[in-house]
Formats: sequence, structure tokens, C-alpha cells
Amino acid sequence: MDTVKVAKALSDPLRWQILLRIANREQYFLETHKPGVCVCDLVEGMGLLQSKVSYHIKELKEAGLISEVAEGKWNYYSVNRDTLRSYLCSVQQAFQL
Amino acid sequence: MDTVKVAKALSDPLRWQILLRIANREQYFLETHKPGVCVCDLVEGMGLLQSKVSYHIKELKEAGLISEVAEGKWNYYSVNRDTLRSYLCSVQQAFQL
DNA sequence: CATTATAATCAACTTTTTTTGATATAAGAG
DNA sequence: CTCTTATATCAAAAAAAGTTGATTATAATG
Repeated sequence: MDTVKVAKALSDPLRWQILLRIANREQYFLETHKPGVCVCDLVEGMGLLQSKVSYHIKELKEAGLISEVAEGKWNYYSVNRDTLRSYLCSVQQAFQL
Repeated sequence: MDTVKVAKALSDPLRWQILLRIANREQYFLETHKPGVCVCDLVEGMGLLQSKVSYHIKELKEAGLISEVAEGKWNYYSVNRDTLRSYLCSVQQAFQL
């Protein structure tokens, strides 16, 4: 977990919204036996260009904030809460909070 | 406290280093009865251009991560730990951590 | 008052990030 | 096999962020 990299991933308003949406819909999708949220759900639900969503998903993935499960045509994403927790600890420790 | 703004302020490697240095030297300077860390200390101690330090200081200030006390020729900066704490809480709550 | 030191600001430039539309790939449906 | 759907990737353009050196403002010093 690279603290600055995670901060950068969280630092774009749209990416923050996408991550929030994955976190929130995740629960719903898990209940419906899907292993996460797919790109098409974000495209439809947020009214975004598909390439834009894919770009931000990639950034989130590279920061370790989401993980991917491929299933058929779909790629499903879910939030990596461990990375978020490590990030928070890292900030907390760096500044003795 | 704007969560995304704080994340952006933390997302530059140099700015992270500057903030860390303010946090660390702060204690030392408070002991010597100075109200924080000045730009010239960062310029000397980190070998950076003055305008560069001022630019990043401004970014940190605008995100609410540091506060400024002017005294004579000097501007002293110290870390705003409350902002950092609010930020951590905000992330924690947004993702139910 | 002239000089020096601190630090903000500015404009030009460079680099990085984000957006966009197009194309490519691969899976499933018919 | 062909068509559709999901999504990754690419290249070009646009926008944003960071760097640099110069200038400016203000305070202290001689």
C-alpha cells in the first residue's frame, strides 16, 4: 500500500463517486449473487462514457482500492477495504493522530 | 473539510514530504518557542526552490491541512491535526470501515 | 534611508492527468 | 458463423497541476 498513491486515487471527484458507488451497490449485488459491480452498471447508473469509467477503474485498481473478478462477459469490482484501512493507519501514524 | 480536496493535497509526493517535515519539526520549534516551521526552514532543509515551497504550502493551506502564524518577517506553519482527523473519519464512514 | 532577508505572486513553460471517440478483443446469443 | 454486448486500450485533445526564474511586498537591520 503506497500512501501517496492511494491519496491520488481518492483525489479525483469522479473517482471518489465511482468508488462510493461500488461500495454501496456492492452489498446489493452480493445479495443478488453477483461478485460485485460491473462497468456497465456504473456507465448506466452514473451516465458516463464507458471509456471514462474504464480509465478510472484502472486507476482505482492500480492503487489497490478495488479488486476485479471476471465472469463471462463481465468484470465485477468490489472495494478493497483492507487497502483503505492500511491507508488510514498510515496517515494516522505519520502524523501521530 | 472537503474530503476530496484533502486527498488531493496529500496526493503529491513532495507535498506529503513537506507536510511530514512540518509535523516533525513542529515539535522541535515549539520547544524553541517558535510558533511552527517557516518556509526558509523547508527551503534550507529540503533543498527546494522557495517558490516551489510557497506553492505547495499554499495548496496545503487551502486544503486546511496547515495553519499560518505571521511573526515579523516569518510565516510559521503547523499541521492542522483536526483536519486530518476529520478526513480520516470521513473516509472511514464513507466506506463503513 | 539603503540594504538585506522572508516569502508571496506571477507568467511562461513542462509535465501529468483526464476526457473523448475510435478501435480491438472476447464472450454469449441467435 | 454472425451479431450483439461488455469492456479494455489507444491516440489525440483538453485541462489541470507542478516547476522555474523573476518580480514584488514587507519587515528588520545597519
